[in-house]
Amino acid sequence: MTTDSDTPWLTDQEQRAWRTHLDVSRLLMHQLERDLQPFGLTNNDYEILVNLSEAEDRRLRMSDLAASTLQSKSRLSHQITRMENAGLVRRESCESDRRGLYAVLTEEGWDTMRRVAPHHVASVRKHFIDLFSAEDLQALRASLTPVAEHLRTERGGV
Amino acid sequence: MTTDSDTPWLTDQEQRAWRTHLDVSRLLMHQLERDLQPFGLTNNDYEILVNLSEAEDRRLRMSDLAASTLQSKSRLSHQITRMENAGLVRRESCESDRRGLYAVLTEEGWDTMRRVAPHHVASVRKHFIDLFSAEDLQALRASLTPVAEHLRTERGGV
DNA sequence: CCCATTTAATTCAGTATTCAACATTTACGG
DNA sequence: CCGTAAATGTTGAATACTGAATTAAATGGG
Repeated sequence: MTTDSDTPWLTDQEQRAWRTHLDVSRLLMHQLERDLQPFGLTNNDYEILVNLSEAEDRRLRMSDLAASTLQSKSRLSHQITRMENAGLVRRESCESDRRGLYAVLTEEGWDTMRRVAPHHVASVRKHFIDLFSAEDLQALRASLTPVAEHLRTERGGV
Repeated sequence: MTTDSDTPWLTDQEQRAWRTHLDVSRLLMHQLERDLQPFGLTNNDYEILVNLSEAEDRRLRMSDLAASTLQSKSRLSHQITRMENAGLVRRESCESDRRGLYAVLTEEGWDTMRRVAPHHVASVRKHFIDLFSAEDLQALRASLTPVAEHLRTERGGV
């Protein structure tokens, strides 16, 4: 891991930044979850719907879907099973690689997506986006991007 | 909820900022969790330890602990039960209000905290804090603070 | 004082997540 | 080619989370 002995403790500024980030993450997820509840969807459901509806033919390989939603394969498998039971997606086998499966958006899944998306966007605006100035949002993205990159390499590479 | 019909979709900039924030949140939590694993702690465990060790007499009422860690009472109750079994905390009844309970840090909990904290701080630095310039970190905190406040009122008030 | 409310915390049942074990198919080195 | 290794997904058991119902104690208006 890291050499601990000479790692300086967080300053007051750093402490505050860190805790604020933590709080925002958690509160935000909770709020979005609450706003999706009336539509019978969870954040996870919604994210799957987004990814599939943006994909070629509204379908993705399980692995790719797991990667792009940052979940384990196991978790995704359970998740897709639930959504399959709910009629939002279905599994389809893959010609070129007989180990593989596609998760495919059903008509119902697509309709659900189109119906819910505007509300979700409104929710994201209300609780996040619209609370920043354009400049702040730009700055936020700029400073967060290297962090995301760092974490992605940390994750795969090592 | 919100009037949906006239909510503009997210622009490209907004979209990117939003997704980057999401990715950072998730990847970061995963990474911190991984870094805590060798010590047999989860993020949730660690957060409880932090809160208790900073508190008067290293103890907090269940309600207060739930509030400051932003969890439901139910979840906290389970969490404390687990940590009690692990010997990190214990429950103590409250004199002034016989409905109430304190969660109290044990010696072992305190020792664990002192042992693990440096590593955790190193982890937070490595994967978050040290990836920003001082100015960016300050800007981050400044722009995130109103969001946290908004979400907190949204949560309790309504 | 008494009863209806509110507050503190837990419990229970249903659901979701994790982690390891497994089956199957593909890739590749010799 | 063969056989071992790697990749794709699923499953099952253990663990954790959620939301509603429950117990118990405090509060407060009439």
